[in-house]
Amino acid sequence: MAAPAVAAERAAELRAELERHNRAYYVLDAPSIPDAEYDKLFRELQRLESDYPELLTADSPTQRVGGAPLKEFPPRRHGVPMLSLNNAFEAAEVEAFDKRVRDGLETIAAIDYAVEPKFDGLAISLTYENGVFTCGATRGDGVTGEEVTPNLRTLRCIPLRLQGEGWPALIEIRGEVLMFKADFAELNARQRERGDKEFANPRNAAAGSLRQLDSKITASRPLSFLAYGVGAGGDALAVKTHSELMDQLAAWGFPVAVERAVVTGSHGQLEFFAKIGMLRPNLPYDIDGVVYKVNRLDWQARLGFVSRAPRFAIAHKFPAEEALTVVEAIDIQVGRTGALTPVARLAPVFVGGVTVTNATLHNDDELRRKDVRVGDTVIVRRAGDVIPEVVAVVAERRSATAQPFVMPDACPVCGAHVVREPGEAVTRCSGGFSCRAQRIQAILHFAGRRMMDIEGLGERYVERLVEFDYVHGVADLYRLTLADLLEMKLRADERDGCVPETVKAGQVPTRWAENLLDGIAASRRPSLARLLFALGIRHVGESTAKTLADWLGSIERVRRAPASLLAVLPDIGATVALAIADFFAEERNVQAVDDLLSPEVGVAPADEHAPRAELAERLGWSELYAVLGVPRLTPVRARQLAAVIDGATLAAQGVNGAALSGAGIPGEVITALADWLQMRGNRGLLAAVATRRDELLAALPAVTAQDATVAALAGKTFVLTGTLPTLKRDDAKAMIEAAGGKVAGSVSKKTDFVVAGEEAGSKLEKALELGVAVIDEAELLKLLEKGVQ
DNA sequence: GCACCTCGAGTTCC
DNA sequence: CTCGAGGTGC
Repeated sequence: MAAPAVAAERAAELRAELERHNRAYYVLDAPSIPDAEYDKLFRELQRLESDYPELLTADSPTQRVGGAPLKEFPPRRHGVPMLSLNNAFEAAEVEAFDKRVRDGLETIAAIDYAVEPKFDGLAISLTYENGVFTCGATRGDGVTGEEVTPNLRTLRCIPLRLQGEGWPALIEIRGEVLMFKADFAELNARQRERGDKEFANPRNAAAGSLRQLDSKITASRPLSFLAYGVGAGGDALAVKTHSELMDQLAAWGFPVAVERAVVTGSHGQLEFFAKIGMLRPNLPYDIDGVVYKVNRLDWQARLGFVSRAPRFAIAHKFPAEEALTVVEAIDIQVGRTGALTPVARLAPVFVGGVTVTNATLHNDDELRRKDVRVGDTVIVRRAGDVIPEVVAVVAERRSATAQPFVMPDACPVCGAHVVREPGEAVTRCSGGFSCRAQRIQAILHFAGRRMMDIEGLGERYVERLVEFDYVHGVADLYRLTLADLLEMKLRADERDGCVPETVKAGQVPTRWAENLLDGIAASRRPSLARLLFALGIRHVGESTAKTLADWLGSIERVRRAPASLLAVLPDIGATVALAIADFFAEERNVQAVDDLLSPEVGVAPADEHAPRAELAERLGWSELYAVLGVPRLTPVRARQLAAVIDGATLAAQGVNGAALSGAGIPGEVITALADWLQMRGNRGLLAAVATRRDELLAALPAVTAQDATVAALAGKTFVLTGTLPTLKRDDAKAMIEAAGGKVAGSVSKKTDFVVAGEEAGSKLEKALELGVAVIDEAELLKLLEKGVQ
């Protein structure tokens, strides 16, 4: 049944009124009607929307209660990256900032700055399309965040529809989600009553509440939002200064900091800093400093950015809170690479919002520089407000008997001797794979989220699996059975002397073990890049693994590639190349990888395909152009290009537009090629490939037996006839053969394809007669790339 | 050869 | 987050 017009009208009215009261309550902090009255209107709207579902809109206040739980947060790429700010801690640094700004603007006049407190919360971006809130995301790494729209919808102080007018079709509002101190105290009291875990500080509470997959939970948490800027769509606004922009945001219905102001020069900045410092204990929310931004937006644009931070803004941070505590012990941790890291075990101390019990001392040099000894009283702070750091030792409190700490000369776990390479800061255990700690860490790395992503395989289980010898290498994970896991648990419980209630009662819980086995089984098909990263090759992290996967395409090629080949790939130099080649030269590693890939264990990359390497292996310049990944440079165009110019010349002389267009290469390809050469590193890459092409092609391993069976044209017979538009006959023959196909001289019923060009003669007739498929050059190239379906 | 940037590795707490 | 090391451009 369609909604009557009166219902639609009433719903719109209710939405507007409820949002108005919301705004009065949450943004202006001045309730406009009694709660009971609000509830009545709210329920009326809910009823209307459930009677006539078509009346339900995304911006309806009823949507603030949360919806169905999500499985995960989808990633969201920010239109304009969310940058971080540079930090200043001292007045001198603030003065230096002001000077840099004036130098940059070539003026000696005092600069006006928009200033405001720096909220201690989570940076968020809110997208409004035609004034309606459509998408909200966390900052993430600044480029890509997580979409948490349903959660943000539940925040009453985030307008679901912009008030007033003047907004562009698309605008992205930026600000901070945080929890007021009073709300935090109340929430914790509630958590305590219910026996739930309390949060350490408002920031953690806000982060934990926002990152709930179930938005109903977020809806029950007292989160607030404060806007401080705009992202995409900002340049469409009429405002000329940051302070005007903030006024505009307030007019649209966003809460903004009431403490914001405009000050002049570094003197004004420091005055504001001092004032906010005094107010800090009485502010309703936590702040960790103040932010100064050049007020004029055109000047902001002129100053621009240095790598990841704007040149027109800076965060002036309050000094990190410090506390005194006692070093109870200094332990040595052994990492995945065998690195020995001294860690100070501290008497628990509350600092910067959390209780700190450990602090890394990094390495031998650092330890000696600070001369931390067991029993010392030390000053601890949270560096960058996250990682605890021992700042200094309180010398006068040191006992006369305290001994300097010395790095052990044997690994505390396996007893192997330790080495410190000259010029390196870290001390390493030489035990390698025979060191239990390194094995445990290697397996933990393997199972990690960005590697094989084995759900449920945490530190506890890995430690036990290795300790009780159920798992020696990573491949053993895939051989575990339910019985193994239950037996292991039993042995672990016995050793720890704790027998769970359920076991005493005669039951054996198996759910966890089943889940773990599921998690392990589900990890058998990683992407090649993840698998390479998971292997834990030195110097091969996420990004290098991706480079290897992109360029070499199969694990076979990676493990057989000589260092000289690897070193030509982008961002891989001699050190990294050697580390990779060395890894695969080690018998133990080769066996471990073979084991992992064996049919019995069944791990295999899901995406082994090597468009670049396969082409490069069998072909010359034209494909090298194509494999380099220049936009718009299709294989056909690349072949045309190769006929005119080789890579060495291109790298040395750049793009000669006139010559190329004379050779029939389209303008868009020339532009794309020129752009590509302009980009960081591309010219160097081309030059490197150019000078060493023959060496590289010779070094690339031949197509393996396995590859041959999956080759694009395996077992197919081709006959060539006529003149092809861009390929020479011999080239085409070589390409087909390299892809596993055969080229015959005459057409028969065994022929699979006839490739016909200009002036094709009797062979074409014969093909038509026998009903053999006839294709042209373009279709052949497609087959070469995609294979015969 | 130096300056700059990116990536890898280690670490903490919730 | 921070440090150090490796890679690359100038």
